[in-house]
Amino acid sequence: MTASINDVARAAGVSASTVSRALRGRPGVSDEVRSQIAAVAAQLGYTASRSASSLASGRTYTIGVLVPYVGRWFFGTVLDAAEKVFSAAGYDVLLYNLGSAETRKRFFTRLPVRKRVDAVLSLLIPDDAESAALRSLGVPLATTVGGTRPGFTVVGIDDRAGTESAVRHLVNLGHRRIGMISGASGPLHWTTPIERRNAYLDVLADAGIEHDPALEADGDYTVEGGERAMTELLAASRPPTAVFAQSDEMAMGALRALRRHRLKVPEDVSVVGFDDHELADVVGLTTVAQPVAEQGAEAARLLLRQLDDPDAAPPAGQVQMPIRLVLRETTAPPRPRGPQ
Amino acid sequence: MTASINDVARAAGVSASTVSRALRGRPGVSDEVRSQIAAVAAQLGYTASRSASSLASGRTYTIGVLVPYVGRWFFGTVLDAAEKVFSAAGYDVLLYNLGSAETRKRFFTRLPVRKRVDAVLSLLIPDDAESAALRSLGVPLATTVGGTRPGFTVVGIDDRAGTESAVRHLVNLGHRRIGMISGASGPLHWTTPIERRNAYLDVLADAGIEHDPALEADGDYTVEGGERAMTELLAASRPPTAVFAQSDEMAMGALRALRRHRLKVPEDVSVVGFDDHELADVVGLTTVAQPVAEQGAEAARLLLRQLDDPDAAPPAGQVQMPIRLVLRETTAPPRPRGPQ
DNA sequence: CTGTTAGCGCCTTCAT
DNA sequence: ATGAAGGCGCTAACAG
Repeated sequence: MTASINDVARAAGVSASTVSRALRGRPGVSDEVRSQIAAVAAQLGYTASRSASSLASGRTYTIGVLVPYVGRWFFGTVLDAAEKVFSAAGYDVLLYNLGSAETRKRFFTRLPVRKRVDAVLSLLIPDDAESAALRSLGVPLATTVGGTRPGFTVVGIDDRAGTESAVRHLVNLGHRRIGMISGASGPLHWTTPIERRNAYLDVLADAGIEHDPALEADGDYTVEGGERAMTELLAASRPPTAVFAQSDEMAMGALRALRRHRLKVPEDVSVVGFDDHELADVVGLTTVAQPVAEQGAEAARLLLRQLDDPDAAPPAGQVQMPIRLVLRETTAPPRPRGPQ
Repeated sequence: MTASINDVARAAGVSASTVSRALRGRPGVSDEVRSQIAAVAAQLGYTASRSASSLASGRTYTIGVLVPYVGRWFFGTVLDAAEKVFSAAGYDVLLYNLGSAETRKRFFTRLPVRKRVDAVLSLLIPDDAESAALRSLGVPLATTVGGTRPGFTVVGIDDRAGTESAVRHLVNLGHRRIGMISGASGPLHWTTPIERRNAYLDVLADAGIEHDPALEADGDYTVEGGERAMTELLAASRPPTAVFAQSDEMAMGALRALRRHRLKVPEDVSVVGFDDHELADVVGLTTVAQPVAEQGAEAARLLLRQLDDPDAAPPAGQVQMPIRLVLRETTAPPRPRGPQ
């Protein structure tokens, strides 16, 4: 079997407490003894059992991360960045993939992270009951999605401003029939689609453009959904000359639909996305860039800070990250139209 | 504080042992008492402490998953699928993002998973010393990348066959100057690029095409690398009329480079990728499809099987998953050439 | 600076 | 079918 703390203590001729103190860099051990213990431990290949030390100390040195879809670029990127920050600080990451309603429900009723994590980073937006469940864990909480909520440190972007810059860009190019592909079919507590929609409506109103409900379609935040949504929009009696997609993945789906319909981008239809997906540049997509990895890293850092100093108040409101419109090749003025 | 097993025992008027047995579905508890205990536990919001039960039983119900880059589509997708299988079986996933040499080294020297996991799924290829370190954990091991290695259950694809189908496709279209973008710059124990290269060379030889070293470039498995590599190939005295990229991400980089050089795909240059990335279809990329999520799920299942029945021998050799060439729009016969 | 004494919360014999 | 005792490996007071 693997060596225990007592094996090390015996081999080093000291007590287990001293080994514990020495190995964790706590004061109260002479340098000589400390280095001696370190040598013995290394030689025996000793690593403290996390279970045992968690049980005794109450600290787990692990962070629970809740994700809706690990395979999706946005979440994978946030997770990647957050994990790096956590592991650099000596914390392990327990991953929970809660994409399906069933998995999600089981997670929140059984709450397997109870007594298992020192903090939770949620990349999904908990509803009120779920938030309460998380708060009942009594550990620091953070999220990189959705709006402010009690008990959570939230890192995010200004969805309104991002959307406005995208839609304004289309308006400025001269478009009047501007469609939107949203991702509204998810759970209601997911406010991002709503904020983006409101911003879209506001810009249209501002520009004196009447809103046409036939120019909105749901793309479910997936490539396939985006393709379906674009196909729907094209079937309208007066199809849009430009489309704002609430995510790059949906925008790419839209591009595919347009190509299948033999429509040219941007000559026939302009497309703007949201996120600046790693492949947006490959397809030349104009989009609203947000610092995805940075949001994960920042949320992780804020959580660690609260762990280091439990008295420090978590940042109030939302920590806002910068966004910017990246102009590429999928947007242009509308085709000149005949007399109307 | 949260309820402990003794709180439940007291509230139910039984002993802690009985609560333990009842909640874990072990025999020796009358149905009546069992359901009574379940009710009390639910009412108290009791969940057993994982640390305590691991310590007492030696089982952790946790799987360690090692990943080089969570944000990369391939790994994110494998991880996503594996996590679903594990969590459905009641296991938690501890994620280790070992992209940098430094992180990786620290992981294998400190081995933080020791005494913390019941099994390990590695999505990176451990070298001999690293494999030995993992074996020393004394738990089942599996991987979805690289070749067969002692002590590991390996799920993968036939890289040779996949590459052959891609390169043969180009040969059959009439191409003679076929370039390759590889991902060879990684660590040496990463055999995939080598296998694919050998298969590429074999197909050329078979077709009586002389190999031109100027037609090979390293794309580092990234979009940017693929773009650089393609740019390099185009600078050759006699550039290729077709290119096989060892991954879709590099192929997409190549497409971007070609677009920047105002070359038409497939008219001027044909491109084939490898993976069938979720966005390959969006850009119309011809590619070798492999069941990525399925590989993660299958590896997870095989691990669980070994956990259920420790006596069962792990599958010998490699569990091979099917591949197939997906024809899309980036490949065509070469332009007819003048007399030569 | 170092050792001793108690648990942390649960599971596992062994009794009954 | 149930309860009592012991211990998993470590950390946290408390003594010296």
